[in-house]
Amino acid sequence: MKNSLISVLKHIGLVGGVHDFTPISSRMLADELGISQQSASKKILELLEDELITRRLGARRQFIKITDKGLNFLRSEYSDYQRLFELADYLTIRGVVTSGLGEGKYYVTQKGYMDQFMDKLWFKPYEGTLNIKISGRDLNKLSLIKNLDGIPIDGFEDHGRTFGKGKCFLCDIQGVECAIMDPNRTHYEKVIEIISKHYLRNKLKLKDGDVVEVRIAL
Amino acid sequence: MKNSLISVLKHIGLVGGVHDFTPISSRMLADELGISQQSASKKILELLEDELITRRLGARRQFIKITDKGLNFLRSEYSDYQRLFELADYLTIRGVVTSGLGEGKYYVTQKGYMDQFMDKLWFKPYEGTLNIKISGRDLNKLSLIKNLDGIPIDGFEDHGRTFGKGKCFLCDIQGVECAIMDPNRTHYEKVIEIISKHYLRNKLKLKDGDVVEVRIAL
DNA sequence: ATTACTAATATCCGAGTAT
DNA sequence: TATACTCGGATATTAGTAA
Repeated sequence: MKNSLISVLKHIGLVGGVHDFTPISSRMLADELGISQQSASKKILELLEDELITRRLGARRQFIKITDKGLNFLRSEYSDYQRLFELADYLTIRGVVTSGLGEGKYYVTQKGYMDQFMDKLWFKPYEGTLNIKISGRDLNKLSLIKNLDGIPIDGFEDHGRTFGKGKCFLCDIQGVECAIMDPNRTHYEKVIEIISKHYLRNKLKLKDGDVVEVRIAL
Repeated sequence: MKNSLISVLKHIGLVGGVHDFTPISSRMLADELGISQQSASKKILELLEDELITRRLGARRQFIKITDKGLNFLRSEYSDYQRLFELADYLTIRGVVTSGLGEGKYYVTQKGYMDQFMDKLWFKPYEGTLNIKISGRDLNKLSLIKNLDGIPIDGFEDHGRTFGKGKCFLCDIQGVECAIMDPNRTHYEKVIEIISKHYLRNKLKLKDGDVVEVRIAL
């Protein structure tokens, strides 16, 4: 299907051709698209040829209607854009649920962090983290996260022990609100740690090896 | 903006260019779009020229990212499709509020009709109709309505007077539920009569001459 | 491997015009 | 008025290469 025909078909749809035979003269179409009457006429013939529109040709004017084939074509274009903006507005990382070493739990439960979570994320995390191991293509998205700003979590000292700074991203797993806690320590980590006010393994019935999608709002 | 560039830009978005610099070679792009490597290279240069993408050119490969301008462009395309499918799934008729002759009120308040409205539309109409005059391109949509089935309203007799059958369409005006009452009498009428449980002129602060959109679910 | 130039070719567009 | 044909100039695409 020729590229220039897509926009003509879209235009016909926008002026009413999705429903019913709509009066569309080649002159009108030409003016609206900024092309010549001759070219508009040609485009209409091409669309007819491809069976993307049908037409009732009267003495004075023609009536055009988009066919099911044409509408399907437009729907597939539409779904491309839906996918694209799902990509643009959210970042979805797929990974596998794994068991950590309890390290996450140790950090998350530190008062110095906990207070910041409540303050900045507006929820009190369950005292543990869900570890998700990322692999393959999604590793690129992980490195993308490393470069995004997110919600900064400050480092602090407690009883002479130093706790490093990090950052968080609000996200959801299967619609359940949560956040990625990304410590600044390493850039080569292939595991992300999720905190949530829920115990996610119970709430979402997750066990090691399950594949989950983490969707981050940008 | 050239037509063929739109689909190239969309494609770049779909393979990751919405977020970040993504490796896209002219060869890869060419194969995916079914054009020659040379043309793909040219398209990339044109997109750069129009500032719809930016690029980091490495020794072995280039990384491409869609600019804000490019993203805005794609968003406007997206909104065209949203409008189009809003049109496909709903029928929106625009018209001007006018004063009737009180005829609508006379009919609507007949018990023979009133009972059917409550039974079939699930609301008890306010005792009057809102008249909306249709003109221009929207007249075609009106004739479309004449051909749709809708919710049938039976005719009846009362005190020797005959009341004709008609049909209704559930719709909304600015989100307020209402229905179009279409009497079967004439096909050349340019006014539609709206019934609603509310007195719409008050509820929506309408006066004669105001333009309103009536949205019918198909 | 890349990207992208030049030159040849294919396609598109619109003025003039027929119907 | 319409739609739509022909045909020459404009534009787009690609093959052959260079860098």
